[in-house]
Amino acid sequence: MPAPLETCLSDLGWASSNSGGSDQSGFLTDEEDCARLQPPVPTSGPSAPPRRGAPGISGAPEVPGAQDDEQERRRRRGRARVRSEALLHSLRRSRRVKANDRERNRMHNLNAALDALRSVLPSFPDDTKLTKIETLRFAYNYIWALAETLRLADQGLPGGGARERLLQPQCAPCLPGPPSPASDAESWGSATAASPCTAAASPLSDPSSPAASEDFAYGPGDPLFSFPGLPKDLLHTTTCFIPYQ
DNA sequence: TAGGCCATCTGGTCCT
DNA sequence: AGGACCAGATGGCCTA
Repeated sequence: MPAPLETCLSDLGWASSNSGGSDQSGFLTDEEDCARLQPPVPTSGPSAPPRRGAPGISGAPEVPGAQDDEQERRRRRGRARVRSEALLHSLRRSRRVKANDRERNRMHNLNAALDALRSVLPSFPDDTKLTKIETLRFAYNYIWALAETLRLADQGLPGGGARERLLQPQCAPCLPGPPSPASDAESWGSATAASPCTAAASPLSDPSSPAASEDFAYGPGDPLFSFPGLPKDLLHTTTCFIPYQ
């Protein structure tokens, strides 16, 4: 059972001078850290030979005055306080380092998940990597488009043939397509028309489409709009990954 | 050089 | 009580 640091220090004879706010209480218990608080071999601590007032070599009886005793006690308390404060600081530091390490690891896991998500999204040129926000937005829209494709396919193809068609990489030749000036709406349209594949129903035509949301960078007013949330310089790569007509 | 993106640190809060 | 999660701050790197 972990012992509170104050108890630890108290057991060691070191009263924590850090009366501390509640913000510090979270750092004050840890068995392992408490174990680190074994008192250092005192060089001038309670068991150390007294610097002053030691029995005289002459053997004369030493009777220290009350003032000397009080001063010595004050000095010892001061040294203990400095030591306990340093230990508290060290303890908080070590726990902060542990927390930083966990946080770093957590973020690495999050990034690994994002990489996994990127890997299942339609491919892009090798030297292109979607940013985090682009990955999330594109995945959102990609899922919407796939669901929409299934819905339309099921409407138009009794028997659920859409699923089989979706599973066939019939659109692979156009992924990714050659770079084209994304700023040219006409060339954009012609490129799409020339594609062996055609996109699913435009997200624009469906009020439930993510395209309808202003949260996405490329809205209905954008002539280049294809897949909302996708960077404009990557639009050409997503002209036709929806294998449904 | 400004702006975007990212990794990391940090302290607060919530959850188990 | 300790870990997970979160958001703000900060600094580095890169690009237009």
